[in-house]
Formats: sequence, structure tokens, C-alpha cells
Amino acid sequence: MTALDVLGDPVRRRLLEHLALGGEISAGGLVALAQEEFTVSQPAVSQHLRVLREGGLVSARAVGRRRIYTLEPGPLAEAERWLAELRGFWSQRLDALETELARGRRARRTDDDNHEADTAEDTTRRMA
Amino acid sequence: MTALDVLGDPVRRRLLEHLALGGEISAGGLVALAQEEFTVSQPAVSQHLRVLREGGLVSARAVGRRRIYTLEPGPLAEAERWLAELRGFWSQRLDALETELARGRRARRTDDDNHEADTAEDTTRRMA
DNA sequence: GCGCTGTATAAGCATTGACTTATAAAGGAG
DNA sequence: CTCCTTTATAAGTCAATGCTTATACAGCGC
Repeated sequence: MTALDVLGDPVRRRLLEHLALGGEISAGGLVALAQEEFTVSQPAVSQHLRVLREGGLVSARAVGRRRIYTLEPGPLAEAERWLAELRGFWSQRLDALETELARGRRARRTDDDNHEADTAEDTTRRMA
Repeated sequence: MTALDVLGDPVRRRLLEHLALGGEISAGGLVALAQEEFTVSQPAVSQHLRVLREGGLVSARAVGRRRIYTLEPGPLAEAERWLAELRGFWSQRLDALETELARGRRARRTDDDNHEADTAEDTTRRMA
């Protein structure tokens, strides 16, 4: 999940936002935009762009002496999927718990604590 | 976008995955799980859990001498939304470019270069 | 009470990472 | 060819961060 590593920086995130909004932007344009919000030098932005490139989040093509940057949606989509899946499992888990609660609410009796509970479930282990 | 800052660490991401899968897990359980994959001490995991807590990605409740951790879906959903929006703007931009290309392909004439082109469009300038 | 278990914090160290200034390299204009 | 523009890289500094060991603290069992 390299994308999430790369996304851990506000300047880089902002650069991506500008690329999403503006489509294709030259390195110089990105430097200018970054400097509107952060006090950051041209090399600093260039280094951020390198990180983004190496993470596959953007690609650059040379046009004359300019480097035109484009958002590369693949890794972003992957990160998004990771988050969605996390949420998916989570809500699934919630639902399971809910139905468990609803179903078990009456049958609940003689429920002890599980002393080695790593997964810690709900501590709803009852011995029949 | 604090969530994405917090997500920039593989150990923390793995902890979240385990919480998503397993529901509620005690600190000790999380330490054990983390140590299956990373060579990391108990305090290290505890510090990661602190970061996750402070970022609002998890919450902990005390049960006896245990701390039971739960995934907190809010910040994750927010991060997911950020990514989705980025992708949204991006594909919107792509569509716009596409229609622009389709519509303009014939009408193209006397198109001058914008010499300060930050947005740098396509640099498809040919002088008639 | 005493000691063990589970967890967090403190302090210190090492590494990473973001920034700076200075410079190089490459393309275009004159 | 020469100069200016654009971008990237090099080298060095500094702060942030992740780790470790040592320790504190709270709850439970005896």
C-alpha cells in the first residue's frame, strides 16, 4: 500500500488536488500553486513530485523544457479500495454483532469471562 | 485530513485491518498480532495505538485491566471521501478533455499559445 | 497486603524525511 | 554560440518519528 505512505504529506496531497482539479499542470505551475499556500522552495516541490512519481501517483511527460504532470488514478483507486474494504469488514462486523445481540438477548445466561481472550470478542461466551 | 497522516505507517495500517476483521481486540491481542508480522515491542505497539487514538481512528475502553480497542469509522470514511472526490474531479476532467477533443477536432484553427500556461493544457499548438 | 498481569509512559537513541542553498543539465530565443 | 528559463539533483541541516529499555500504575488473584 505505497499510495498511503505517499499521501502522508499535506503538500503532496495539495499537489494532487490541484492536478485533479486542473488536469495537467507543469512543474512550474505546481511550484507556483504550492507557494500560494506553503512557504516552500522550488526544489522542495520538485522532490515532492519525485516522491509522487515514484509512488506512481502522477506521471510526467516532457514538453519542450517543461515537465507536464498528470494524475495517475491507479494507486489512488487502490488506496480507496483498501479503505472501502476496511469499512466493509467493519460494518459487516457491526451487523453481526447487532444480530447477535438481538438474537441472544433472551437466551443470555451463565456468561463468564474468557480469561485468555485475545480477540476479545464480546466476552459473550456462554457454556451450554 | 489527519487520517491520511496517521495511515502512513504499515504497522498502524495492519492494526486497523485486524480491528476491521476482528471487531474488538485488546491491546495485548493487538501486540500479539503485530508481533506475528513485525519485530516490534509492546511499547512500540502501544505508541502506535496512541497515534491511532489521537487521530480518532480507534477508540479504547477499559475492561478490567484490559484496554479494548475498536475501529472508529469516521476518519476512515472521511479519507475515503477525499480520495473519491479526487478521482471524481479527475474523471470529470478526463471527460471534459474527451468531449473537447471530439468537438474541437474540426474547428481547430488560429489557436494561439497561452504563454503563461500554468494549466499547460496539451501544448498542441500548431501555427496555421 | 503482595505479587503478577496488562498497559501506558519516560527517556534516549537512530533513522527517516522534509527542507534549504547551490548547481547542473537541457531546451528555446536572440 | 550565448543567455535565460525550467526543472532536477547534490549535499548538508534539522526536526519528526519510530524504536528500544526501563519503569510506573492499575486491577486482579491469592
